[in-house]
Amino acid sequence: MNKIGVHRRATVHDVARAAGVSLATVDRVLNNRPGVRSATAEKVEAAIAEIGFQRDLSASLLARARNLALTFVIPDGTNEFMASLAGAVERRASQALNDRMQIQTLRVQPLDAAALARSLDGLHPRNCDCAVIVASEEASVLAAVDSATRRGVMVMTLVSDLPGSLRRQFIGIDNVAAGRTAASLLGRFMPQGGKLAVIAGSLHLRDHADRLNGFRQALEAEFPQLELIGPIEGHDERPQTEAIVADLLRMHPDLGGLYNLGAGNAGLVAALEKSGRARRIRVIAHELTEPTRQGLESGAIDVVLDQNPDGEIREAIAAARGLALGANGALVSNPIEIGIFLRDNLR
Amino acid sequence: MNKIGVHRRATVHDVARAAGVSLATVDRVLNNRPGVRSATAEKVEAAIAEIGFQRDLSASLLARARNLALTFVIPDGTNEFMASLAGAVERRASQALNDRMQIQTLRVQPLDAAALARSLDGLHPRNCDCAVIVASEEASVLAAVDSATRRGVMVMTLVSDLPGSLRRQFIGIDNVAAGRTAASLLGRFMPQGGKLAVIAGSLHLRDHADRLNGFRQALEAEFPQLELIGPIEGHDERPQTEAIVADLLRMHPDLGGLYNLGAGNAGLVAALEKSGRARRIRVIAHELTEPTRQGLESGAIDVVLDQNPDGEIREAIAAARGLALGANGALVSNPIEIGIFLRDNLR
DNA sequence: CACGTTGTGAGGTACGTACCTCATGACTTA
DNA sequence: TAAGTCATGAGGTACGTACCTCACAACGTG
Repeated sequence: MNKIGVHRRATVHDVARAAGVSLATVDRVLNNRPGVRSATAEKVEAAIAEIGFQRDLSASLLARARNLALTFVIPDGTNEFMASLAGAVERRASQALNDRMQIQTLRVQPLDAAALARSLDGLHPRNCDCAVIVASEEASVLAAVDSATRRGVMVMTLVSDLPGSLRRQFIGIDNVAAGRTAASLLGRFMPQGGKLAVIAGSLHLRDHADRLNGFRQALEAEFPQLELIGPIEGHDERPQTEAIVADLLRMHPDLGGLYNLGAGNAGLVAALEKSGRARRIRVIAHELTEPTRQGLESGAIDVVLDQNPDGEIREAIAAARGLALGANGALVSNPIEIGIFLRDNLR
Repeated sequence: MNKIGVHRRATVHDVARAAGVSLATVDRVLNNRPGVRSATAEKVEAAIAEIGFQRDLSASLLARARNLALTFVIPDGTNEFMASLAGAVERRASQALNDRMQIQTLRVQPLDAAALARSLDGLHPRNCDCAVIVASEEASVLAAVDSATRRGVMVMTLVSDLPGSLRRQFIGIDNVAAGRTAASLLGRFMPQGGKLAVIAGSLHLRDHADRLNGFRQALEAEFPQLELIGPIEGHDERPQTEAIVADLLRMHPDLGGLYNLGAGNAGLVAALEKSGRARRIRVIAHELTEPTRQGLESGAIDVVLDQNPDGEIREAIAAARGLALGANGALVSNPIEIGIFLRDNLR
């Protein structure tokens, strides 16, 4: 029987004593208020590092009579996955309040970089400590992220990343790996070779671009016998996706596989069923939502790759707490797993 | 752009005002100290319910100058899954300290009900608010759980449940569903029928018993052509499991499938490889650990059903916080998902 | 040398809850 | 009716941090 114990946490008083300064000075350093010589500040920093002081977030929030304010910015519209993300936020919001976290959701026009940038511009550090956005990779969004960061609103990206920006953290699956997995499965599904079409929502979305890259890489490396058609952009909408799939089926009577790495899956399933060729074409889609679930059950879709929205929201909230604790990055967060669903293991 | 906001939380002062009593009385009710007439207590309870007061856990712990003390009791020994559970606890422990949660781990002799009961008996409310145990279904454990609960140590079960006890919560997968999934897969793997053997660790473990029930149900309902051998208990040990599998292979030259619903998978793989019949028998095992991972990669194991240990520990800690908030049960906790791993989607 | 500026210390109050003491009034019981 | 018990109120201190005011000393500048 082996016991692993712990000890008392260091407080600001301990820091003051260790640094040989007063409590007020420690406070000034911690909350970067003016009036401290840089030599003194360094002494304090050293003491903090030495005794391993970490600010008590709850006491800090209590003293400020203030909650941590988190704003989720999530695309609006018909995209079912985004709706389930928003639902997951909603579900977590009340219990997060118990930990002094106040959560707000903004819904914005999907695939509208200007609208997303405007939402970010509207956030001020008084009302919002941290914004969590589903990013699209455009200059205006990048500028808005960096501007928000500079005025004191931390930004995290969710589902789709924005590398090169000042975003503090990305929460989501490894989309390159997801694309590779799709290729690996479709390749095995089509051992005799054939034509394979890819549909994306928008290649301005980093997650879609990453999936496409992973898909292409794995296909070229492992299944050179497959002929790739596309990618074609369906803008994550049902009607456009349906039209694209219908066109594909008409133009390629010998189409053997289909990978929709974006949304609009209701259209995908509808076009397949109308063509009468459902179940004769191997199909992989993303996100376990109502349309993909029905597709799995009817057999129109073979495999669904899923990122767990509840898990993502949970990690996003945990990461925001972690970020609030220290400006010093170095955040460990469990990566979100890629769920693989067939008809037989629907949850 | 749609906004979902929140409001100020109610405090003890609000409760006092609403109930028309003093702060002291509210405090007596909240912390069930003596000296309150039941009529008055009811007035306070009513006020709490009406204004939706919820005690501020952080402030409460701060005032007590005390952390929430959590004790995990996890089987020791060679079981790799239990080791990874303990590892997950270890990883969470430091970051949990930021939320005033102090986590301790006890390792006990596996499959030793008396040792588990003794560990529980050694926990006192001063040192431990909540114990999280991997239960085995025996009278002495049940008695120890109920006794701990009665003296003020909440108990939660992890991985393997103990229904009928005063345990406050179970954290784990739906093991009946896991067993059904195994049967559904094996049945599809053996369309021509044949012999199918089942190995368990111990049927005193509720999770093992549940898996067996689910497995049998699904098999009888969907695949009556399969002949079931066992279950045979391998006590989750490598040597015993290896011997059992070797015996099974010798006695049944026509064995078509194998389901190990317990641990000891290193023995399972070793026996299969030695027999030269690996890859000709469809095999399903539990928990993604080093031996099962190797089994998947070599092809000796076809499918691994997995419960995510990190996810389970995270949920256990979250549930403990939730329980500490209110004696009034009604706890929502996300169910742990059953992960399905083949060689192609190893993480 | 009087003056302002700057760095630092001392100490207080507040946040929401826990826990303590003391006072007071109502009611019981002999 | 005096003594005792019980229910309740009033008010304080503490937890760790934030944020405020005031005091004071060191320093330069004119």
